Amino acid sequence: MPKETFFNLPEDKRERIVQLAIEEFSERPYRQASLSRIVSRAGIAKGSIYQYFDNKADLYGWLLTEETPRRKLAWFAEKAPPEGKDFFSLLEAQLHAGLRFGLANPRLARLGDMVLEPTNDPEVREIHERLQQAGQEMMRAVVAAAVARGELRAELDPELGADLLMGGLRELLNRAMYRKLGVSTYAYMSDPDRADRLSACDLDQMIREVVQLLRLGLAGEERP
Amino acid sequence: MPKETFFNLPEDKRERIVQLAIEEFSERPYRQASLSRIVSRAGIAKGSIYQYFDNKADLYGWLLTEETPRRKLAWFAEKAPPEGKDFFSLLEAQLHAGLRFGLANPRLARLGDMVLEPTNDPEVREIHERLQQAGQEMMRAVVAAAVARGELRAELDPELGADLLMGGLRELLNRAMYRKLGVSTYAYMSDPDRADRLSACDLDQMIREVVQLLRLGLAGEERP
Amino acid sequence: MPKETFFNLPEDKRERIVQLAIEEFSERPYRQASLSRIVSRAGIAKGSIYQYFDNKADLYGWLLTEETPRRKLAWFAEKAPPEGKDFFSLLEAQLHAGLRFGLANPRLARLGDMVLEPTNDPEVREIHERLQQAGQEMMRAVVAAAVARGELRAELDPELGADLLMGGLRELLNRAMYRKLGVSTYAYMSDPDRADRLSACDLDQMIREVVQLLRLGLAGEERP
Amino acid sequence: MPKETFFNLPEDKRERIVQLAIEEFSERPYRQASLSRIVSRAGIAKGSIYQYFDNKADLYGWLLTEETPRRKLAWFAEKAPPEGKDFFSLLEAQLHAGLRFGLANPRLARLGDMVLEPTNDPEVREIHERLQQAGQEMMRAVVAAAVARGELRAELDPELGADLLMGGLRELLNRAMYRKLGVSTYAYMSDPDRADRLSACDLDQMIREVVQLLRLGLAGEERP
DNA sequence: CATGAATGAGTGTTCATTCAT
DNA sequence: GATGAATGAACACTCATTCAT
Repeated sequence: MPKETFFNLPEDKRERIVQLAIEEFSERPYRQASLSRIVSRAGIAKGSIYQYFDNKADLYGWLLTEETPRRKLAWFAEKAPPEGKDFFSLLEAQLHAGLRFGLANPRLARLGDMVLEPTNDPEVREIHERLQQAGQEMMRAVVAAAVARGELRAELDPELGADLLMGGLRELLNRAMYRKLGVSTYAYMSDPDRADRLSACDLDQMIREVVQLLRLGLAGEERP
Repeated sequence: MPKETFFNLPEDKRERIVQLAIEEFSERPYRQASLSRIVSRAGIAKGSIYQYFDNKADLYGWLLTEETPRRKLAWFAEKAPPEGKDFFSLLEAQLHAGLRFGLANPRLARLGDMVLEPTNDPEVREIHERLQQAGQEMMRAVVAAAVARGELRAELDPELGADLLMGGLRELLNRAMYRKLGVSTYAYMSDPDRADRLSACDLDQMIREVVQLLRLGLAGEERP
Repeated sequence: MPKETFFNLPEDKRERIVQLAIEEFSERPYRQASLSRIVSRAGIAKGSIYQYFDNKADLYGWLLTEETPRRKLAWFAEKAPPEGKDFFSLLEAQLHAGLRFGLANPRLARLGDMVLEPTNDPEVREIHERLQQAGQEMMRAVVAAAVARGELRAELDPELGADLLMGGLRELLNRAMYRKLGVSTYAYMSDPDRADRLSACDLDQMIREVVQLLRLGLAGEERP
Repeated sequence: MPKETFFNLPEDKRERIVQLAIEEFSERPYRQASLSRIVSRAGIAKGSIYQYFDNKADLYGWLLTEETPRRKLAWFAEKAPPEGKDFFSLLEAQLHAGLRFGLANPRLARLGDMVLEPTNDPEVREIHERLQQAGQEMMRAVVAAAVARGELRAELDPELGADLLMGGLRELLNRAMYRKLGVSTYAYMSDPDRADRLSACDLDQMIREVVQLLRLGLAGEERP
C-alpha cells in the first residue's frame, strides 16, 4: 500500500505519477517495467518514489488491486448500469460495456488482463492469484445463480462456467476485437484513435454472434 | 536460424543445449530468460552459443518456429492420428490429444501458448505475430470448410470461429485443466507428476462438456 | 550536543527517542545505524531529529559521551558501591558489577565497548578516541596508585596496566561470558533472558579465576 | 569461492585486484567496503568482478578464509620458525612473530582481527563465527596440552585459557603496540613507516613484561 | 571452431540532510 | 517548534554481446 506521503501529494502531481505508472506497467510485464523510467519521466527524484511506496511490488500491487478497480468503477458509474432481465441479456450488456471500457481505457484493460495471464514471477504471483481467485469466485456465483434460476443448463459445472466467462470469453472477444482493429493490444494502447475503425455496429454484431453462441451452448435453447 | 555449426554438433551436445533452452524459455518470458544460465548449465562457453545462433532472438525464434513444432509433430506421430467423421468428433479427438500433449510436455505446451499471449517486446513481436497468423489462418480454413459442409451454422464468421478455437477454447481448457490440477502452468512444469491427480475420466468429462457446449452453440444442434 | 529543543521535550517523548537511539546504535555500527529507522519507530517527523541534534554524529556523540555514562552511573548508584580494601578485592568487586551491568543492560554495554573497538570512520573517530583516552588515563592512574601503594609490582608500566584493564581484561571477560551464554553480544541483546543460563556461581567462579590470574601475574603474589 | 576465471587471470592483474580488495576490506567494515571502489581503482569494469566472484560476500569470505591465511603462512615460512622448549618460551617467540607480522602487514592483521570483533551483520556472521571457532579450538588444545604437561596450573580452564590467548592477549598487545606507535590500527595502515618509531627493544620489553605477567598468572611460578 | 574475459548500461533500493510550510 | 516531501549519490548486482586468442 502507498504511504501517507503519497496521498498528501498535490492532486496533479499524484495523478501524473499514477498515470505514468499505469503506462509503464501496462506496456511491459512487471520485471521489465522500470521505476527509473517512471521517475525520470515524472521529473522527480529516484528516491521520491520510495517516499510513496515501499518498493516496486508495492506500487504494482496497489495499481492492480486498488487503483485499477477504482478507475474501472468510476468509468462504469458514469454510464447507465447495464440492464437485463435474464442472464443472456445482462451478459450481452456487460460484454458491451466491457469492450467499450477496453477501447476507452486500453491500459487499464491491459493491466486487468495481465492478472489473468500465467506468470512465474514470485514477486507478483501472489497478487495475481489473489485477484484471479476473487474474479473466479464471483463468476462462479453468477453462473450458479443462473443455473438455479433455470436460465442455464442444470448439468453445467459452475466452475467451468466461470472458466468460460473469465478465460475463454474474455480471450475470444479480445482476440476478435483487436483482430478487427488490425492491431495488437499493445499497438492499440499507443494509438487508441484506431477505435474509430471499429464501427459500433461491427461491435454489436460481434457480441451478438458470441452471445448467440453461448445462448445455444450454455442454455441449450433451440435454434431460432 | 541456427548457423551450420549448430547442426554439425554431436547429437547429444546439441540435444542438451536444446533441452536447456526449452527449459529456460518455457520458465520465463523472453526478456528474463538468460543465455548465461543456458550456457552455464550446458557447460559450454559463453561465446559458443554465438557460434550456433546469431543472438538470443535467433535462438528463441528457431525454438518456437522450428524445434517446438518438430517435437510436437514427433509426439503426435507416435499416437494414433485422431480420427473423426464429423467436425465435432474430430474436434473432440484433437482436444483430447492436445490436452494429453500438454500434460506430457508442459514446457513445449507453454512455449506454444506464449506465442498467443500478447507481448510488447519488439525483439519477439514479429516471431509471435507470424506464428499466430499462421495458426489463425489454418483454423479459419478448418472452420470455413466445416461451414461449407454444413456442419456449422452458415452464418458463423470463420475468423470468429478461429478466434474461438485458437483463443477462447485454448484458454478455457487450460484454465479448467490447471484448476482441476490445483496448480498453475508454471507450477505444473516443475512437478508434472501431478497429472495423476487428474483422472482420465475427469478429462473426458471436461472435454465432453465443452464440446457439447460448442456443438449446441456452433452448430445449433438441438439439445439431446 | 543536543539543542535546547531536545531538553524542552516532554519527558516521555524524549525518553522514547533516546531509547530507540540506544537500540539502533547498539545494534549496528555507526554507519549502518539509520536515523530514518529511529524517527519512524519513534513516530516523529524526519526533520524533528534535526531540531534536536545537529546531525547523526551529534546524536551518536551525545549518546556515547553523556547519556550512556549517565545511565551507567544511575544503575551503579542503585547498587551498593563496590567495596574493597586492596586493589584486587576492589577489582573483583568491580568486575562483578561490570558483568552484571552488561547482563542487565546489554545495549549500554555494547555502546561502551564500541568505543574501544578500532574504527576508521572519520565521523566518529574523534569521539571514540576522546572517550578511549579518558578511560585509559583513569585506568593508568588507578594502576599507578596501586603500584605506589606497593600492591602491584613496582616494575609494572602503568600504561600497560591500563591496556590490560581496559582492553585485555574486558575482552577476556566478554568472550568468556558470551561463550558461556552460548551467544554473541548481539544475539544476547535481543534475547536477554538467556542470562538465566549463566548461574551466579558460574560468574563468580569465572571472575575468581581471572582475578587469581591477575593477582599472581600483576602482583607477583605467591601461589596459595 | 572465486570462479575459475579468477585464477586464469594474468598473475599481475589478479594480484592487483587482490591487493585492492585487501585494502578496501581492511579499511572499512564489510558493509561500508565497496566493490565499486575496488573495480574503479583496479581499472576494470563493474561486471568483471562478478566474473571472478559470486558476490561481495564471496570475495570477502575467500579473502578471510583462504587468501589471508595463505599470505600469513607465506610470510611466516620466510622467517625462522619460532622455537621454544616450554610453553612460555614458545608463546614469547610467537608473540614476537605475531607483532612483527602485524607491523609488516597491518592490513592482513586487521582482516584477521576483524573476524574476532563482534558483528551483527548476517552476511558475514557465519564466516566470522567459523573462523573464530577454529581459532578458539586450536588455542584450547594448546592450553590443554600445556596443562597436561604441567606447564600451566592444573586448575586452569582450557576454554578460559583460549579466551585469554585469542581475546585478551591479542587485544592487550594490539592496544599497547599502537599506543606506543601513537596511532590507531587504521592510521598505521596508511603510514606503516611509523614502525620505525617503535624500537625493537621497546617491543622486546613489552612482550617480556606481558609474558612475565602470564608466567606468574598462568603457571603460578614464583616471582624471580 | 571453441573459448571465456571484458564490457557498461541498466536495475531496485537506501539514507542523511535540507527547507518551505 | 514540528512537519514531511524532496533530493541525489551511492550501493550490489545482471546480462547480452564482443573479440582476441
